Amino acid sequence: MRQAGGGFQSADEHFSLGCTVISVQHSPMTAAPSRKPTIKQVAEAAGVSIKTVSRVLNNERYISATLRARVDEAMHNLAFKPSQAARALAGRRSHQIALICDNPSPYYVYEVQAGVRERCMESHVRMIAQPYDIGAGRVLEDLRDLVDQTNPDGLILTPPITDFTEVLSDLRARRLRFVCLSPAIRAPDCSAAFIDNVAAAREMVNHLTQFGHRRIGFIAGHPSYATSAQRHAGYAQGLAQAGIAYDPDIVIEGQYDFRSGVEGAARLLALGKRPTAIFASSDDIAAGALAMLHQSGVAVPQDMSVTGFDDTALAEVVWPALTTIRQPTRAMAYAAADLLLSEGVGVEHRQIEHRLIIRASAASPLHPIR
Amino acid sequence: MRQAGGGFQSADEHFSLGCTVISVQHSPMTAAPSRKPTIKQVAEAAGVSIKTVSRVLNNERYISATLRARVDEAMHNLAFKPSQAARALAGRRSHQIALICDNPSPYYVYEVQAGVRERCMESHVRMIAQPYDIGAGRVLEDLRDLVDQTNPDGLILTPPITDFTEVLSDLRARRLRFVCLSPAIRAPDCSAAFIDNVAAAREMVNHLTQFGHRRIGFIAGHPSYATSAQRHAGYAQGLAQAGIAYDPDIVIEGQYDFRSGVEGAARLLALGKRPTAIFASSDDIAAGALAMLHQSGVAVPQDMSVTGFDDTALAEVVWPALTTIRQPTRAMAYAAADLLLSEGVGVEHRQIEHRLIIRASAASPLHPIR
DNA sequence: TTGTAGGCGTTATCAC
DNA sequence: GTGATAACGCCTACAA
Repeated sequence: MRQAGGGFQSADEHFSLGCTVISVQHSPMTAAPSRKPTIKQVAEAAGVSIKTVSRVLNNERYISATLRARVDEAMHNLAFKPSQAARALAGRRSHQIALICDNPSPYYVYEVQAGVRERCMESHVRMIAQPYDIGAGRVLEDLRDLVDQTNPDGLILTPPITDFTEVLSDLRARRLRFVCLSPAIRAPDCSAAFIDNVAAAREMVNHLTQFGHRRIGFIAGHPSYATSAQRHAGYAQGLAQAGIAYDPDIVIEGQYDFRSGVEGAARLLALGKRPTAIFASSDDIAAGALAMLHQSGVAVPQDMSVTGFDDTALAEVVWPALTTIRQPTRAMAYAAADLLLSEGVGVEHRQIEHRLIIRASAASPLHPIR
Repeated sequence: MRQAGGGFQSADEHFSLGCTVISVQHSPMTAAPSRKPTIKQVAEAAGVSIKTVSRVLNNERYISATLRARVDEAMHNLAFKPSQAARALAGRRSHQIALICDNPSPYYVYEVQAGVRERCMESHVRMIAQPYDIGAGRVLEDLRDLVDQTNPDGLILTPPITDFTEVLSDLRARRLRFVCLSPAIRAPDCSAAFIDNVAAAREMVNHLTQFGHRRIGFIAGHPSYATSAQRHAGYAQGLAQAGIAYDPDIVIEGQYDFRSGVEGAARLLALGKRPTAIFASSDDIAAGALAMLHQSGVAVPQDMSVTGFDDTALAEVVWPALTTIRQPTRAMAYAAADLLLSEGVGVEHRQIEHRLIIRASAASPLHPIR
């Protein structure tokens, strides 16, 4: 067993007051196999063949109601649970899907996981969540291992993996179903759930300019995320529509995390000619920017307005002062899962209506300029 | 396919400006089986028996170095990946462990998942993350399904599931290995990783009283979490040691989330006789409290000090003004995973040294009172 | 509508 | 040290 807490002990700038331990107890298991009921036993209990039980398990047609009832009862009585391993080995399906997730925002990951898992539960499919640190590299390798070893029935990809062409073509070569969440490009042969980020960002800037803002700072997400570039483009379009020149000095490259907001806002505040509003390209960033403004004694929104995308309902909950575009990640996760799980083949380019809303709480609306 | 975005369209207090759609494309898969290499093929390629390949795969003893090398090479050439399903079905192990996680803080969930996953990768074990909404009920049922269907080699539990006695005894009855992260009670027959929360909280209060604080507000976590009660107890002890009376008016019951911090701080501010410091029982709470203070124009730490537990390194990153107890969830996750994955049997009550640190950044130390 | 035989890819058991 | 052979629990294909 290795030392825990590596990297946590160097605290140069801190002073240590307390000292205690993580203590772990270990109770060895006295091995003893526990037998679980099998299909065979269910079949015997119900007085039918194994295949018949398999039929009701898989909800196949051509079974008399009486037999089905008998089998159901037997399954219930024995508390029978089919073995995933055996089903996966023998059958064509594994009843598992994989969720491949890399994102600097825990809130985002959480929302996606929760949404996908919910749908999976309903479909009696198991979700294998695979949180990634893209930084560690070898995504392709890991993904191949995952696929080869667990044989998922399908995958859901989130940015930026949605845009790794080698990954996509690899998946396609293996004839695997997969759905992309907010991909950069809409490949015609790739299922996806997404919104028009460019338009959304443009609308937000329009909203700001209508309130008189003409100097609007922008804090972008990480360049490897397509949505960041899209929101950036929308920002530029919005400015253009209002006849405002694009000023690179007030456009800051961030990373879709809280810290980016803090640092971005600090840089904007340090400028000689401060913007009157900050448009953050995610709610984490917006939250960070707000924190920095507060710390610097800048009143929001009187001195400076902050707006952003509310990807994870974070802003909605905790930052009432924030005017946001509600881009519900949860709903996107539902859509992606439904798409993957739906058996309807040939559902080409279905559209799910969804209102993208710019909101400002009545308690603290945008502050008009001048 | 169902409507996405349910619940996102009612926005009474908001005004809608933009409107767009989530659009989904669907590309049906032209089914085609892809054959992956099996042990048999590896055996033929290496000119050995199937069993021999299995031996090197499982790292068994009693193999000549030459054969092992031959097999390794063959496996590499064929890019062989063993089938999880087959291994699980035939063998005694499934090479999977389950992480059962319910927590209101996405940051916490993320830390635990990342930590456990890291260790699992190293041990070539797959982590099945099972995020839970405790609210949904039927935990026991779900857990049983999970165990019966996936046959994990072990489980890691996080609060509050660590304290559901029915779950624990069920797991024990099934002869399953499991490790508890921060359990309420140290059952002697249960592996666990934890710290002394009472002592830590006491230290923090001592720290505050040494700076002259005598009226210290406390915002607790959700009552179903044992750590909350422990930190609460430590708070009380710390007061007692300084000869300060415990005042229930400034102790607020929260839920271990950001919102609790916001609301808790608001209530403390509304008091006629405000506390000079707030001790939050988690970093999410502390962050929320800080946000509220900032919004209310209260200067931190000049007007009011805020301290808390830094469970997730959230405070460390984003709230430099915060004095915290560093209780690294990541390290605890490592410890739990190591414990579960270690094959050493009979490692009774091993202790991992770990310094629990109270820190205050030099930039903004606690503000002395008077 | 129901049942029978065979096999999925690996590990366990027991000989050699 | 190494190799045959029988499981593991379920699904597919085909026959009845």
